[in-house]
Amino acid sequence: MFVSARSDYALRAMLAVAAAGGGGNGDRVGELVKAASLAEVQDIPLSFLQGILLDLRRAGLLHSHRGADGGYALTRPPDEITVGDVLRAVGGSLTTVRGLPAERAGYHGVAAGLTDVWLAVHGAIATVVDSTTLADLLTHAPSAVSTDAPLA
Amino acid sequence: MFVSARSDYALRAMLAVAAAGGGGNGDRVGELVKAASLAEVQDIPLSFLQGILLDLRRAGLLHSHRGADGGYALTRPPDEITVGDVLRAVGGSLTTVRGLPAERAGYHGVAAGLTDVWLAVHGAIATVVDSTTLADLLTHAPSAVSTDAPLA
DNA sequence: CACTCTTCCTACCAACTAAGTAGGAATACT
DNA sequence: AGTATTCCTACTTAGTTGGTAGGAAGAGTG
Repeated sequence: MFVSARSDYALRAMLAVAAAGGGGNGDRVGELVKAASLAEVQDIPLSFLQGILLDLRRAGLLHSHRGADGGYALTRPPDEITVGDVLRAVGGSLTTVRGLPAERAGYHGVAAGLTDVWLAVHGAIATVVDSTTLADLLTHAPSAVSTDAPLA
Repeated sequence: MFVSARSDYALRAMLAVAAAGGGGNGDRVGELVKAASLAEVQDIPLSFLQGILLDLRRAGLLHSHRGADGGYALTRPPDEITVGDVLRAVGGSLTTVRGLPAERAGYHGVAAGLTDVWLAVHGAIATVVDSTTLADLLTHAPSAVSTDAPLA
């Protein structure tokens, strides 16, 4: 899996919003957090971060408010936002083969079986990222999934 | 997971070698297969493929022979070569975060928990690709792993 | 209204990587 | 000697990533 700086920053920003703003508990949005403060606390270039926050807002994960006392807040409580939600908001599909979604890689001949491998990988990734919420990460107990599989 | 054209071509080439050459059964290498024939049967640009075959040889997955009647053969039987072996031979680490291996992404503050997520994802990917061999793919029975997980 | 603050949005730049090409040197067989 | 094939390096081209700049639009305050 290739995690781009953009995806990484997006997750860190979302976590920082959740932590600083208290999160949107119930149907209220939490405290508004400014982009500048997110950039500082997580060491992300401000102008780059602004573009990322825009993506997150357009994906419906963040609520924003302009002007003095403006800022960002979560649209849902942290335990209803998964890592997968954030990744897909900024990065598109989780799995790509030669730039295309896994399911239409278009193999022929002896390579036909590869499609199933990519789908299995995709499923494995999705299981992890879709079962981990921002709340899980904030409470430092993200290990609902095992981490003791063989490494490369 | 991002599967580059290079990784994809490498897998298809290995499968074609295994299928055409019969594979290195026991300690013998199989029939030698020419790069040009691999390029044709799997529709891969020849000169690009040559660089990939070189990587595979240097990784110890292929045996090569020059001159007339030269070509490539597997160094091990197809059921002892996994998809993960091939991917790592041409693509380096399976999981990277901002260009670095997952285990040293270097988070601080509220983002600390992310490392565990990446390690879990890495483990999940590794489980799939390391348990699928070339032989599995050739017999069209690669489904030792489930493919019914949610998609993106 | 004037002013300030902050998000919003577009365009742009530099560096890197991926994908593919070209051409020749080394090696092996006939 | 000649031919076929791998081997290896350098190059080109195009796209992406990471990051910057500069303002326009909105929201509050005196």
